[in-house]
Amino acid sequence: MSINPNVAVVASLLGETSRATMLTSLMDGRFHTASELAFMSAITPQTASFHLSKLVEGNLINVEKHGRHRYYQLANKEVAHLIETFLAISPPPEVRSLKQSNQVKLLQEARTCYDHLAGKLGVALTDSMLNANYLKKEDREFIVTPKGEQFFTDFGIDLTELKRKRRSFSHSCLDWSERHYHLGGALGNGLLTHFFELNWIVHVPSIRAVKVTDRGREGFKQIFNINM
Amino acid sequence: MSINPNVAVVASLLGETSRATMLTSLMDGRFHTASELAFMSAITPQTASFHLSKLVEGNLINVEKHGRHRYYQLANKEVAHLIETFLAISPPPEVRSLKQSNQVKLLQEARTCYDHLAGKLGVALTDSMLNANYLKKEDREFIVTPKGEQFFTDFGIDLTELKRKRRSFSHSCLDWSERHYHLGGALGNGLLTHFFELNWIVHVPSIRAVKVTDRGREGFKQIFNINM
DNA sequence: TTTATATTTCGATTATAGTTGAAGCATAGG
DNA sequence: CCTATGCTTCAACTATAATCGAAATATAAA
Repeated sequence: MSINPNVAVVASLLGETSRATMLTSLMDGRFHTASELAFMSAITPQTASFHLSKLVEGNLINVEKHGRHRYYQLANKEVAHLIETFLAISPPPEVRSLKQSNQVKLLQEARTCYDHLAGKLGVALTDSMLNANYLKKEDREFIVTPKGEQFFTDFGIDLTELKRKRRSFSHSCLDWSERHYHLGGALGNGLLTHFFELNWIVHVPSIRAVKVTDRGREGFKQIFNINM
Repeated sequence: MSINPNVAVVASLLGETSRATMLTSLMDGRFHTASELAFMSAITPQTASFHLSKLVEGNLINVEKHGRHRYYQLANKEVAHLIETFLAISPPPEVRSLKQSNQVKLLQEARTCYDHLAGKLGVALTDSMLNANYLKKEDREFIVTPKGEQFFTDFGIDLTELKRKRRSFSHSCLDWSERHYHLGGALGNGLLTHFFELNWIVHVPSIRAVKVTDRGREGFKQIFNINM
């Protein structure tokens, strides 16, 4: 009887306020964690988890597991196009609160993520190394190019030593404040350790944040072309 | 909290199997009656009426009331585009039954609709008069052109007489088998009467169907360029 | 006028989906 | 090791929406 019940399957995923809010939140193309999406749609983490698994099952979003976080993003351009079409046909959206825009401005400058650099600095560093062709991104790993091997050796990092360790060598890690990949793993840890050795960065007491020293400011500028 | 609840409002209308089936059925761009749409989605007329009023309220479809029928169609191209986008992203449809395609073939050739011609003949006649510039469609009415006034007079129809009647002169009427407008009102009735007078058509006993005579076959060909 | 048909409205039932508290698992960080 | 956190699973509750029988309304046909 029913000619095309499949349309309803996909549409019903969008036809629920919490899920629709999650999906429109993901329209910025960036990654968001489960708890963030829960907060955005004003539901408990349990409910969010329930909805998110449905969206994943329906191939509308993807998950990436990084540590104890789950990062979600729209599955593909088709989904984004679908939501765009909806926004075009829907009544105009409500006015957003000023508080919300202020919250967005809360960004961490530089901090450690587990045992490597994160925040603006961590992402800028990774981007810099990608631009300079020291690294190449492949799936969820960063590959060290021949040019990169030369660079890291010159910079004072023993790659053969790092590769011998049992942990992952150079996996990509998602940054919760910047929403971009940055370098993790043994190589990321090697860099972080070396920055401390060079006194480019110092710990900020009691929290995970790090502070760039004057010497670091100069070094990041010269070696990595990063202006702090 | 909720950034765009409106998306969910529209999507939830599509996110129900019966409604989705109705909307995809309307994707042919033609008109369908409430009971047809009920049959297509395998629900009772009561339930269909419930869903259809929701779709109308949500501005996804339009209604036109003709007699005791309600004819529904998609509201605009945006809605059609939305459903198309859904079809593109949805899993492939199921295999359809042969019975269904046979049902589609049940079409009425010629019959009276109230007191004017309907069916394939009625629509062909109207199209012919539109092509010949005897009529011009405007909203839900047909306007008789100067060329048309001449034609009808020559054909033996007294327009001034018809215009004097209290009923609508030349409204458009939706054809349930052809799904196109055809000529109704006093003018449509005048033509029907004249066809009977000319012995172009005769009644088929007990049902509303009419039969085209040999003389009629010749007349429709010569005057209206219609091949039966 | 009466009968038949198309559609809607009302009322009640049923099914299902969203929701949350409680508990459990995995990981980070000390 | 322990504690905190992010997230999921389980179980139960609740609200809501789809459904249909019965009755009402409107129009066509006889």
